[in-house]
Amino acid sequence: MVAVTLPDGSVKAFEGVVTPLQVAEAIGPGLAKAAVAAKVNGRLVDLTYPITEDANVAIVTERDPEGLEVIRHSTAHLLAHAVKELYPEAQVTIGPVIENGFYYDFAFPRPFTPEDLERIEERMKALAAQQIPVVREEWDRDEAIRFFRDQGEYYKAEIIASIPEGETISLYRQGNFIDLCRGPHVPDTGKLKAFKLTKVAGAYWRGDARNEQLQRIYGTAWPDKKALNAYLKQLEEAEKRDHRRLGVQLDLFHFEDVAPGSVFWHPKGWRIFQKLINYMRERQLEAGYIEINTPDVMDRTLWERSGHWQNYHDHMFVTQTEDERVFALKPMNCPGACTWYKHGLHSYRDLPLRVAEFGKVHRYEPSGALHGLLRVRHFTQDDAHIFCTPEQMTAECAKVVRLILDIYREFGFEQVRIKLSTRPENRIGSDAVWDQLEAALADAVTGLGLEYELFPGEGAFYGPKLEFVLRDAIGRDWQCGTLQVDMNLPERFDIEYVAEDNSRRRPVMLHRALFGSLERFLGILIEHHAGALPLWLAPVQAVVLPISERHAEYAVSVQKQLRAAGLWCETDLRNEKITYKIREHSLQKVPYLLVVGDQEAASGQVAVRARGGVDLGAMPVAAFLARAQERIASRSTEC
RNA sequence: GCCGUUGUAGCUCAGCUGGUAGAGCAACUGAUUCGUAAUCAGUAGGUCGGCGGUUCGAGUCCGCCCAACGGCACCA
Repeated sequence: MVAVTLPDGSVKAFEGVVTPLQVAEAIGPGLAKAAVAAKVNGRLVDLTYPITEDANVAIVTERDPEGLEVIRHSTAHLLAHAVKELYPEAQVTIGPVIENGFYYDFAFPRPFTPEDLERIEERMKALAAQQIPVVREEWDRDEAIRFFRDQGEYYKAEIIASIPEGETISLYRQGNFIDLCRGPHVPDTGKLKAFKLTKVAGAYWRGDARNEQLQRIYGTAWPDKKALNAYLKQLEEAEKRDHRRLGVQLDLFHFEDVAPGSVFWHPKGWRIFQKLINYMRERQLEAGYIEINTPDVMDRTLWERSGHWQNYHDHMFVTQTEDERVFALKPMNCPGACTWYKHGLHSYRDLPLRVAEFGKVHRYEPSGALHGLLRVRHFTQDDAHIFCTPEQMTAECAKVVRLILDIYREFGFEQVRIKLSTRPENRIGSDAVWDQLEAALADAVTGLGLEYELFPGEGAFYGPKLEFVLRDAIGRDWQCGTLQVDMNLPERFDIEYVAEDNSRRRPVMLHRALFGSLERFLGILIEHHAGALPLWLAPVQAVVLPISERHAEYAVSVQKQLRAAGLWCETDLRNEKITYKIREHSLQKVPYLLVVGDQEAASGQVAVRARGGVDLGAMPVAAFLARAQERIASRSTEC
């Protein structure tokens, strides 16, 4: 007798050994059909897992998040199965589940083409239709290694060899395909009903660029066709808000072959850019910062002193002048800030010294890394360096974190991932100091009731860091803000302050950026709002549209009034129908369209059409202005 | 940097197996003077990403380079 306790607390008794599938069947045929795996005493197992004694059992269906993972994992196996049938010389490696799908890496003498992908997908569908049972087998470790070696599957053999002694080696067999896997898997391939291969890419074996490159095939998988289509639709929608596409459509910026990774800002894009700077400048002044500006091009000796010449040379733009001096374009602002600090004498009374700089930095990023505004070679940081005493550090960190999150909130980013990167293997400074610095950063986050993700060993050699991560339209994460503690530069530049007892002491130096890169932040903003920026950020806030030529004069007078009041307003005096103008400026996502005809001209009014086709009716110019100004002042997202 | 894909007019794209480039939108000109998402007609516009090669002949085939796109690696 085996007593099975179900999630609702009810107990079912079975004669002898029972499987989760039998349990599901005992509950109902619908559940048995939807089942893909099960949880026995909290452990995820196959539906064929033998339950030999009393246990808590939960059936996992395709609707459960864990069930979906099983489906995706099994689909990865199906992919490998199809590839091995079509291209027996391909070697299998690994095939994990990722967000929205899976991938599988193969060693194959040539790259897979898009045509190969179609063939593979067809074969996968055929294999799924055959409803091939997926069976778990437990193997002896050495036997498994020998088995895969004999099959010419050297990568697989290597993976098994790296599994610690004593762990069970489980293989899954479906038809003539057999693969190492922890499982669990769906009971048969017929459960895999909605999948699509999406892309091929090169990927390095074990993620190391020094290793050989494998062929990675990506796919997505869902419980049913409907969910798959919904996902594909969502991808399409995300593409529409891609900032690179909107940047061109809204005439904000563009790129040129002559300057890969560097932005040509158009007037409208540049206005937004300036608004961001103005905003940040205001917030920083409020928060007790001062602002400096240091040179873009500085002598090699400075970079040798900072260590960049030795450690960052590959990423630096270097230039030589007629007099044979070697200069470098700054990749970071900190050496400039240190040089500024060192220029005068600083008292402990002056600390903390919060020194901001909107620094343009140049970094020679690898060509394959470039990505619109989100990864460029030439960008502007809202950088600042805080020089303080060790005692002040914790409080300063907390202030920075609070400021960052407050500002993100004001831009509509409520959910921000925070990463804490701690001491790497190669580092300077004692463990005691690292303890203190890491604690200061961690406390700054937890003190605000927030959580962080820990990335052990990912910190810089000179200190730990916090990173603030926002997500783009198609789910890619981008680091924006950062807060780093630096034990290196104060030393290298030998900077100091005069303490109370007249001794010279070394200040702590914090690096921080809130937007991070203005280019990147603006790119994310564009995607976040799908190009329809809130009124206060919109590069064109209103356009006056005269119905016909005889209203042009009045339209211009309205524009002048609004401009004088600080609103960026334009007129469209072209000889076009009003519907045409409305369409065009709607597509440009202008917050307010002000239609003026005989009635408005006669009464000193404007007929206001707010973004999204909302008709606010006719109102006096002053009333419209008051409305707009109120929304600008409150940084409202509504028009 | 590595793997793959792509590169034709300002934009979006067509151009079969090699025979000397085409559409829509935009622009310009003219007509229309219009009340909330595209008025009509006409005109002009391209060294087909760059360089080299094969060929009687290359947008089309081959090689190298550049850039973009999707990944990987990178992002002290």
